[in-house]
Formats: sequence, C-alpha cells, structure tokens
Amino acid sequence: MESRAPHAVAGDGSPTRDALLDAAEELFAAHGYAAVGMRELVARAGVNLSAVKYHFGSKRELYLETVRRAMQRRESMEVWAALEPRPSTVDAAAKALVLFVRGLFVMMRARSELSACARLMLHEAMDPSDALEDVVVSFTRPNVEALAGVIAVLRPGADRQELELDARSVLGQALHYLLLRPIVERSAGLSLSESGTSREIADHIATFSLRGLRVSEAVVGRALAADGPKKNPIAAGEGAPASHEAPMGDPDRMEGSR
Amino acid sequence: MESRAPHAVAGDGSPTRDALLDAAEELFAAHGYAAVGMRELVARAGVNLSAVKYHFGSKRELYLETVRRAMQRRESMEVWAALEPRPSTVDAAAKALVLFVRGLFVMMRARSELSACARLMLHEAMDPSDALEDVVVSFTRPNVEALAGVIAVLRPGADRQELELDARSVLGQALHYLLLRPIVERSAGLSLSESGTSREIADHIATFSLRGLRVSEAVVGRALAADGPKKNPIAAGEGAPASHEAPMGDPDRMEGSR
DNA sequence: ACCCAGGTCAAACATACGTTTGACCGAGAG
DNA sequence: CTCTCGGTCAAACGTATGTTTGACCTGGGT
Repeated sequence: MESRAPHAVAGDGSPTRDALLDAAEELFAAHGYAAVGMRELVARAGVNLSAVKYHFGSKRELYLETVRRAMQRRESMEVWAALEPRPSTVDAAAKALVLFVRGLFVMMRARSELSACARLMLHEAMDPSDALEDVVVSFTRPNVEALAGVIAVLRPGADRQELELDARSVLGQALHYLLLRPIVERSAGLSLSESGTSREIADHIATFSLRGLRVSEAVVGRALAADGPKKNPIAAGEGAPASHEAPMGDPDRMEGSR
Repeated sequence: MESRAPHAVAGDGSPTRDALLDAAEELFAAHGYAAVGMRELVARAGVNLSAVKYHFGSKRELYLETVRRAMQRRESMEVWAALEPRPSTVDAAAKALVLFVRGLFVMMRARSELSACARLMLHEAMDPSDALEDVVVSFTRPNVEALAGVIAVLRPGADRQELELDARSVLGQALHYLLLRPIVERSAGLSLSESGTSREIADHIATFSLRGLRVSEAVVGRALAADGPKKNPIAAGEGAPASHEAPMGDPDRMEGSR
C-alpha cells in the first residue's frame, strides 16, 4: 500500500525522480517548505502530480530527501577543497583561508548549489524539522570543523571551543552576505553579482578575519597576494576593475561552470 | 467597500487590533508568512476571524503592518542605544562596541523582540516582498549606519564603504548566532540561553572584531573590562557565573561601573 | 423613541491544498 | 496471445485555506 514505492532508494533513479528532486531543491530553497505547492513543483519538474506519491510517498518525504541530497553534495563542492589538505605552515593556512572565502563568494555570485544548500539550511534553522539533523551532521558540522582545522594552524594555543568560535566568526561574516543578499544589495549600493565587488568583500572578510585571529600583518599581506603576481595587496585601493574573471588560483581548479 | 476599514491607521487602536498584531508578529516571525494560517493566528490572538478583515483588510496587509510595527520598534530597543551618542575617543568606541555585542546576546538570550525583528527581517530577505523596503530603511540601514559611526572612530582613515563592510562583519558574526541558533546549539555543545555561554560568545565576537579593526591590544583589553572592576580581561576566563543580570550600562553613559 | 456607526460573531464562500484513485501504456516473460 | 509489473496520467477526493457575508450587539446622538 505504501511501502511498495522505492521511497528513499540511494542510487540515482529515474529521470522523473531526479527532475522532481531538482525542482524541489530549487523551490524549497527559494521559498521554504510551506510556501511551495505540489502543483507548482511538478509543473516546474515537468512531471505528473502522482509521480511524487509514487517515487517519494508524500510531500514531506520529498522534502526530506531533497535536503539529504543537497547536504550530501557538500563533499563534491570545490569550495571546501581549499581547506581539505590541512596546511602545515601559517602562511599556507592563511592563504587557504583567503582562497576559501574568495571561493565562497565566487560560488554565491554564480547562484550555484551553495545557495540552495545554505537556504535549505537556513529554512531548517528557522523552523526546525526532522531534516535538521541531516543538515547539521552532513553540512554544518563538517564545514566548521574543516575551517577550524585550518584556523588551528593559525592559533596554536587555542582549544577546541575557541577554534569553533573563530570558525563561526569567519563563516558568520560570509553567511551574512549569502543569506541576506537582497537586503545587503538594497541597503548598500553593492551588487554581489559583479566580480569586482564580491572580490572586494571577500578580501575584506579575509583580512578582517586574519587580523581577528591575530595573524601578523606580513602573513596577511602575503596571503592576499596569493593568486596575482604581486599587486599591492592591502590598502583599500579599488581592486582591479574587470581584469580577473577567475578569482581562485591554485588549490584545485575551480571551474565548475555548468 | 474596501477602503472603509481603518486599515493602516497609525495610533494604537483597539485591543483587538493589538492582539492581532502581537499574535501575527509571533507567528510570522516564527514560521514565515505562508506557513501561518489565519485561523491559527486569530485563535492565538483570541479574536474572531473577521477581525482581521475589519482592522486590516487582508492577511497580506496584516503582515505588512506587522513588519512595519516591528521594524519601527527598533528605536526603542536598548541595544542600539550603546551606539547612539557617537563616542569621541578610541577607548569609548571600543567600549561601545563591546557593550553593543554583549547587549545583542543578552536580548537574544531573553527571546525578546529582537528575535522577532531579526526573524521577520530574515524571512523578508529570503523571500522578498513589499515589506522589504520597510525592513531596509527602518531597521537594517539605521543599524549598520549606527555601528559604522562607532567604527569610524576606531578606523580614522577609512571611507564609507570600508566602514560599511566592517560594520557588516561585526553584525554578521552576531547574526549568525541569532539566526542559526538551533543549528549552532545542536552542532556545538553550546546553549545560548546560559548567560555564561552567551557572554563568552559575545566577548569572543567583540575581541575578534576589534582585532579585525586593527585596534591595539591595550584598547581591546580595556574595552573588555568595561563593566567589571578590572578582572583579567583577555584569555577565555569563565565569565562571572551568575552575578550580572543587566550587562548593559545606562544607555547614555557607557562607563558601566556601578 | 429612533437611528446609526463601531465592532464582533458564526456560517458560508470559492479556491487551493496534499493525497488518492483507477484507468492506461509499454515492455518483458510465459 | 496473455499476464504482469514499473511507471505515468487525468480526474476526483476530502480538507484547509483566505475571504466574504449578513446578522447581531452595544453605546451614544438627536
């Protein structure tokens, strides 16, 4: 009667199922669970209304599976790769932090999966449900732990809790732009889709954070000069207007355009 | 026919109207516009369903008026008073920033109006509507401008945009805890309702931010010792366990010694 | 006395919701 | 061919939504 459907099968299933999940991710992330109607959802997915019952059983389980899938995609997002091989020197760690923050803003500029993950996470945070656990264990926690790992190199004496607070301070600054984007853009004159602006913001967050972590100015300067040849790194000079289109340099290639 | 109702009359109206607005603020802030049903709302308010039509005209206009009222209450919230009389010395500015951040966490610990404002703001940011403008002009903008004014004292050479980014870096850290509270609490072991914990977090954000603003360590130390007699300011010493119930000094005078 | 505006109430309104049903189609097995 | 099974489809299900209606009560004005 009801456990006949393939429900939460792991492997990628039919195209119908995937279309459903894609549309669900897009809409749930944009407007939240309650604000999305199934008819609108299946219309966007291009499938029949009954498909959701067949493949998932109910709207709620579609949502849960959507969140699960989105959160698990974290591991394949290139941004976190900048933190992955835990750096050994202070210089490397500072550089990793800079690249990480820049990567966040590159992804957010591209309206990518990161936005969907973050928005799903936020909706869950504001109105928690069964999906919260998934969000925490497979998204939030790994992120702050990875970042804390890098920060640990920068602050040798700190204990776990202190590192966690540091990591959250860095993430909080970036999250602020990611989640409150419409407000920030309307409030300030900024437009986060311009590469120059988002780059400036990213670098501001990076330097602000490195200083907050008591990293020496020399290291900060070196870390900011990571990708360009040398280019006066510090001081509020307007960043190069439109020359660099791929702000991430070394760690792995960041070309995720799709 | 429809503009007969008193709609958006300014002065405080009937108790019915106020009960409606109170319940609306609570529910809309908690679950968002779409997730709240009128019947649930009027039940919580203890009034008849038709009252919303009579006093506001529709659910949408009830919501708009709710947001407007919540955002305008900003001026009467004591937290921002810590920033109001723009300090003249670096020490006073640093102290103001510390007290401000601490005040934020005190309010958030009390589940106060601040949470409602912030949550309404966030819902608007994630799914913008006509109310976004109100949120920006009467809440977001004044806040970052007030904070930027204080920061301007700490960073004499900075231009407007730089000050704005600094202000957002500070606010972003605090917002992160306010908005993602359920996630943070489940992810870390923290409990933000404990005064000791929230005080530690607030002080961490304050010091992190002051260092991010290149404030000298001496000033940082002095600013953190604002309310207590002197008490080893830095180094994560356990804050006073349960002695201070009102971490904010008097609104005008920020020398909190009492 | 009458009237009328301010305000509340239960009931009905039309629509939209999530869910369910039963028919239908194509392909593989016997 | 027949039978079954994975999968899709339009239509209907019952309920919950936001909104509207018209009766009703109350208190002052004249």
